[in-house]
Amino acid sequence: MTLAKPAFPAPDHDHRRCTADALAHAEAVCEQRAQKFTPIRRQVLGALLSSHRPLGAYEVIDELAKSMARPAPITVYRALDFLMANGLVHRIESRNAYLACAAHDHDATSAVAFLICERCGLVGEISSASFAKDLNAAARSSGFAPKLSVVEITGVCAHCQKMS
Amino acid sequence: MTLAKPAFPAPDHDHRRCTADALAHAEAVCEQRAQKFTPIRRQVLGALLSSHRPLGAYEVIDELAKSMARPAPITVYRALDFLMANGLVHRIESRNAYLACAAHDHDATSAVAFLICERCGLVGEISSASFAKDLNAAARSSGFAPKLSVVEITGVCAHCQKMS
DNA sequence: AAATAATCATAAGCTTGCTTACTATATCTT
DNA sequence: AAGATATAGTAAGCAAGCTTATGATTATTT
Ligand SMILES: [Zn+2]
Ligand SMILES: [Zn+2]
Ligand SMILES: [Zn+2]
Ligand SMILES: [Zn+2]
Repeated sequence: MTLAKPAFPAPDHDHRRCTADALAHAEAVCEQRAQKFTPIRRQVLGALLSSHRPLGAYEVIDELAKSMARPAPITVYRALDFLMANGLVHRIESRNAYLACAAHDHDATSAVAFLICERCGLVGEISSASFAKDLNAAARSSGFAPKLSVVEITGVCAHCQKMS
Repeated sequence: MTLAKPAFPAPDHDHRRCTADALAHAEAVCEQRAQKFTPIRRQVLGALLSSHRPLGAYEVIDELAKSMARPAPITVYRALDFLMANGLVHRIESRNAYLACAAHDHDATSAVAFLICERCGLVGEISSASFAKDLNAAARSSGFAPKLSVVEITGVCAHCQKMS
């Protein structure tokens, strides 16, 4: 197993379906784990799913405010924490922002790398076991015991390259 | 070329020398590029060099305040920008913090990975061309043109492992 | 010497990210 | 029905990160 998915959101993909799938997946995960997929949690995930761009917490609040009473920061942070704990949302460290997981199948052994397009802002995920191994090997070669890896690659996506 | 340097700061290394070397290197780089290594810039770099821990901008200010009139944020940010632009300081994205570069020799083709010890807070750099290749290859396989890679690995350093 | 450019200081302020504390619901258990 | 647990709302606040604006120094160029 090297690459899992299309990796980068194509500009013309069926995003309705993409969103629906993600919500269905979230529901399934929560049910399986006997966790509650409450309205707020659903709405926060929904807000993140509205694009493949990472949103800051306050952007999430703004997004939600469009369709409900403006939620307080704490409300959103609680939902984000829940969603992250259940692997439904990733935090993009280099942006202090949050991204709905689009891969749905991170196995424990493979690290996730994010591809961040500096033109359009879209973010793709590549989940590769092979480079996770390399990365960990490199770390261990200096006696370091790696736990969590943050890999965020900025560049230009295929679509934006054509546009230039 | 696989690994360049000791990678992780040994607990008993000659840190005086370590600091002096870094300052000398900074001076050389600036001279070579016809850039001015002004007092503030030197002091900010000095503050970062006081440990192998990344410091937030306000921690830098606190550090400087010990030996001079407390600088304003803007002053420190300007210096940090300069130092980063010249490759003398790295930004640790997952911490919103800044780290004096300890490697002095990043060639353009190799990505830098940071090893962040969650016990002692020290940060090491490994600059490996081999995994940079892998990383870039993985990114390119989905049509993505990578530019800047952020690789930050949290874990436990060799020294802290012995301590447990 | 005058003009230009780079650097720095002063002052103020804004935004974001996140927390603490307390209360109110809802959900589940007994 | 009563109690325990999980979740969410309300209110307030704090700290960090970073910026804008403006004027003063200092260096470089002409
Ligand atoms: Zn989509
Ligand atoms: Zn793009
Ligand atoms: Zn040292
Ligand atoms: Zn350590």
